[in-house]
Amino acid sequence: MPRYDPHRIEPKWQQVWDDRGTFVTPNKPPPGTTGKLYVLDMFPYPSGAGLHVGHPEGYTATDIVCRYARMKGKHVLHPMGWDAFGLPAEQHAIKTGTHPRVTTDQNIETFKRQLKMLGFSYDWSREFSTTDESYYRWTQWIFLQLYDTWYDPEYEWTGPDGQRRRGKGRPIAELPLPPSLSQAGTPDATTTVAIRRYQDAHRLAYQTEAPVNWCPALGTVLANEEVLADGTSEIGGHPVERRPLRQWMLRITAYAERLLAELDDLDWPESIKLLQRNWIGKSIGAEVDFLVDGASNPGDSVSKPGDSVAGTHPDFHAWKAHRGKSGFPPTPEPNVLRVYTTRPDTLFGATYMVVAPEHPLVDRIATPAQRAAVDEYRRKTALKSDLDRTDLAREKTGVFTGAYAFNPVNGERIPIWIADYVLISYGTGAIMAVPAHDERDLAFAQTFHLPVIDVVQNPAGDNIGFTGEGTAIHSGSYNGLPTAEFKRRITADLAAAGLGREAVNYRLRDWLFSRQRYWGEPFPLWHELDAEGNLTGLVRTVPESELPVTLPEMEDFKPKGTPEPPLSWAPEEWLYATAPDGTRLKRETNSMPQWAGSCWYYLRFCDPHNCERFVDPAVEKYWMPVDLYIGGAEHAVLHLLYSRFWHKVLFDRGYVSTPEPFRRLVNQGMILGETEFRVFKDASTGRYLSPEEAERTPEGQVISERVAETDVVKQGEGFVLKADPSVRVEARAYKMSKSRGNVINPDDIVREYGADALRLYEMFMGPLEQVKPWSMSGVEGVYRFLARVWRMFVDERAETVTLDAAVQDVPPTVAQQRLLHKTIKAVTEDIEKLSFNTAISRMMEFTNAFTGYNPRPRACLEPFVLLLAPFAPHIAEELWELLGHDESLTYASWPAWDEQMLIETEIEIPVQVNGKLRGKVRVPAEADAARMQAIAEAEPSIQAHLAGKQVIKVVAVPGRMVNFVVR
RNA sequence: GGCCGAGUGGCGGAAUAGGCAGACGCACGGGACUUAAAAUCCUGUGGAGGGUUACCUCCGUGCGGGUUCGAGUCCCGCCUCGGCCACCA
Repeated sequence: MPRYDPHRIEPKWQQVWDDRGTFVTPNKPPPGTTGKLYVLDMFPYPSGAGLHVGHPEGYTATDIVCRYARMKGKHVLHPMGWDAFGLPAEQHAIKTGTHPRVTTDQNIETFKRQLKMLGFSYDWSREFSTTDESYYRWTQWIFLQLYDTWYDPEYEWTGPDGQRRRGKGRPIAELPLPPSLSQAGTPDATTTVAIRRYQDAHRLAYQTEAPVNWCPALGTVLANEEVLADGTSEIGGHPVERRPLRQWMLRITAYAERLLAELDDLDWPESIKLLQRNWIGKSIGAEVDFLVDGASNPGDSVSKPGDSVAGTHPDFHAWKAHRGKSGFPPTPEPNVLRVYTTRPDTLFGATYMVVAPEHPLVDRIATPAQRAAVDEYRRKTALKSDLDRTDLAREKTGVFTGAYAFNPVNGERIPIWIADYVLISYGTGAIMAVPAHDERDLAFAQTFHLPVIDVVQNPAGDNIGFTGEGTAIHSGSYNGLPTAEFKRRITADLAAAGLGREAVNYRLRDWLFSRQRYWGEPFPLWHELDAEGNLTGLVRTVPESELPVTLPEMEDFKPKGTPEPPLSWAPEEWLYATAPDGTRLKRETNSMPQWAGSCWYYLRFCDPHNCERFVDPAVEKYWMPVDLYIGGAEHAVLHLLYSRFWHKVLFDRGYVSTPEPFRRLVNQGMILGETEFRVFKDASTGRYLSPEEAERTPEGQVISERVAETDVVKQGEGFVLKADPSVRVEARAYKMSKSRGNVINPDDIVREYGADALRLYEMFMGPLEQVKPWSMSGVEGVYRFLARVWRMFVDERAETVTLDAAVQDVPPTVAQQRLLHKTIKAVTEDIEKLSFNTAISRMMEFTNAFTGYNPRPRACLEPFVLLLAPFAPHIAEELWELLGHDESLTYASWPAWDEQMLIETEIEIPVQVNGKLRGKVRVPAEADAARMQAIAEAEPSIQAHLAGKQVIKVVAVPGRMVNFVVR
């Protein structure tokens, strides 16, 4: 009895594809192909848990596109690999004592087996892991390129894509030196060091001693992107504190403008572009300088608080006059406080100033009377973790420094405070506070009873607390100007007076690129040591010929609770060396973050076995950019921003041919667990609770019980028990999680229904990009469909697998032809739109119709098998073979549809009276408006509705509908 | 709090470009086959009301308005849910 048996068919074809190398892709386009298509999945981190059902969602989508494209004659690159460095493997290793390399290899094996089981058409000959020495050798090499590059924002050039650009990453050797360093002849030793330090300060990869996000539980520092808003780590949710440490940073901020501007032309979801735009956070405003009163001589202000000095103070006048001549300096004088504002139009409303507690000016300006309070506040802030800072429920805190500054527009003398709501890392680390038109300033002013002056007229409502645009008031000669105009005018006026200038700021910070981990790429760097064995701050790169710097074999890589990286207790011979010039060297013992490997893997897939280069230029030019990239939205600002940054540096340095790596991006939606129906009871009384009551009742007091879907019935907005309609039932789908016990394992699905059914179901669930709950009976539904397809071809009563007698070489009927061509057209267009759920429903309709025919013309069934192939490749290959083909259908031609076949001679159209459907009539397809109206009027049921009424208008859209407007 | 997205049967979801709301699948009901079950096949299924049978009427795409001959689709104002970011001056 040859029933549909995926467990016989699927391994058979997977073996065939493997043996014949069906999906091995040469870098040269084979004859007959029409252009390349690079389709990429976000390669997985091979965790110990194995594949979950979220992986095959995106992977099936790309696989369908690839299989379709091959049949359309495209030369398709579809690779897979492993993003295998990272914390989980290392933590597992620490727990179990197994080397991370061992667990990583095991996990990769599991993942690979699972992916192969699903029949994806990857070119496995291109497989690699980011942990392979032959791969991370080039990750290190790219780091060296970053290290060798500085960003010249003024440089104008034409890229390999022919576009004129401004701003370029250039070799550090081309960095112009300041006059003091660019002396003629061979520089002396001191100058050489000075030059090196000058260059180091401009490189895209640089060291800094800065407060970083230190996570004691994970034993590492984290990038800003890896710390959640509540101050805990993205991985594990551990507390994170601020701590100064020497770290490697990547100057991604240099590329902020290009990362922002070049988003525009990408075929990415607008939501993801917006996320990146917000993350980069460009704002345009002005820098404005405020002279500090008496700052040159703290505690001895030339004027006293409360003095009426507006516009008359001698120091202020002298300074202003000086600025009028000398202009706005790149860095302000020591007694000047520079602020950044996006609302220079509110300058007249500035009633106080706030500097970040870490601001260097604080020491100069704090008065003796306020000194103790200021120091105490600074000490407390420094100790505060981000968690504490945000957990304070936004209660504003701060301390008066005792100092005052003059508002440059009106000479008004205003107090300077310190407060932690001003961040040292943004803008100038200081603000002018305009409480009337800024929420945060208002909250602060109210807490500390500072004056509030409104300077913007709200066109609709109160001025105080109004942060929108309006008309200027209380602003001297600027009164009456609309906000936008005011901004332009005052920015220009300040610039002319040497008191301010237009300024752009970005929320984006430089990327903290070092981690205190064992299981990551070592930096290809040596530190120079001085005679005492201390770091000098100068580094040397490992020569390209000596790459890779491999991880040393170590037994113990457990963090010691200090920021000392595990590599710092690596074997001596790994750790130390002496340079040919006699300098003692110590390795950089930090390692790279997990993002490093995923920043460029798509380039390596083009040319994975190249030992000479990270990618061959001609091969890169052929395959890049990635035409379609599918993965989860969780990488919207991390991986996708970092890769774009690296790619642009490589582009600037001439190593890649495109400015952007990923032309089209699609995010798959998360798959939730099955919808759960629950009733709640009070633990002590046993009384039923409504879902809302259960929500309010404390944890241990509620018993929740799952009930079957069939025991539940809809009532009003919600659900109730069938047996007892007074009991309300909660219906909800949750994220899959081990603790909830609702995880679906792909292995189980394949074991029961086969890979084709799993693939088909995941595509049939709904739109790719949407969040959707799993449904076990939905899987059975598509399995039944596949079995129906099977029986459309195969005689199940025969002894062996043979074609059903109904499958015959007979000419199809007109109706059969039409359905076939409609199906071809719909499926083709749906694949192009990635609308796989509707493509599948079209194939179901075809099957429903054709199983009812006898005979079933082979001329219709053969193309159908090809349509099905991208979705359910195993059963399609099996049926293709059964139909007498020796070759795999992988490279068979995709069926074409004939528009002539779709034309109907007669169509049914709706007839409306006053917009309400009152009947349907059949009309010739080519009937014009008048003819359609005539046929509709002749229809008895329509006549009944028109009887006794006056027709005042008739709308007839040919091929669509007729509507009578009557009175 | 800000931004983005989404609300359509019991459920997942369809519906070019404003033109027959609910394709396809699930679940459920009825029937056939069977000793029986499974499997399969046929068939019904948005709600309410009416009718003698193949039928008719009204209501219906989160809520309230608007534009239009005609609105799930466009506009205005709300509500709810989901996601992301949250002191960025």
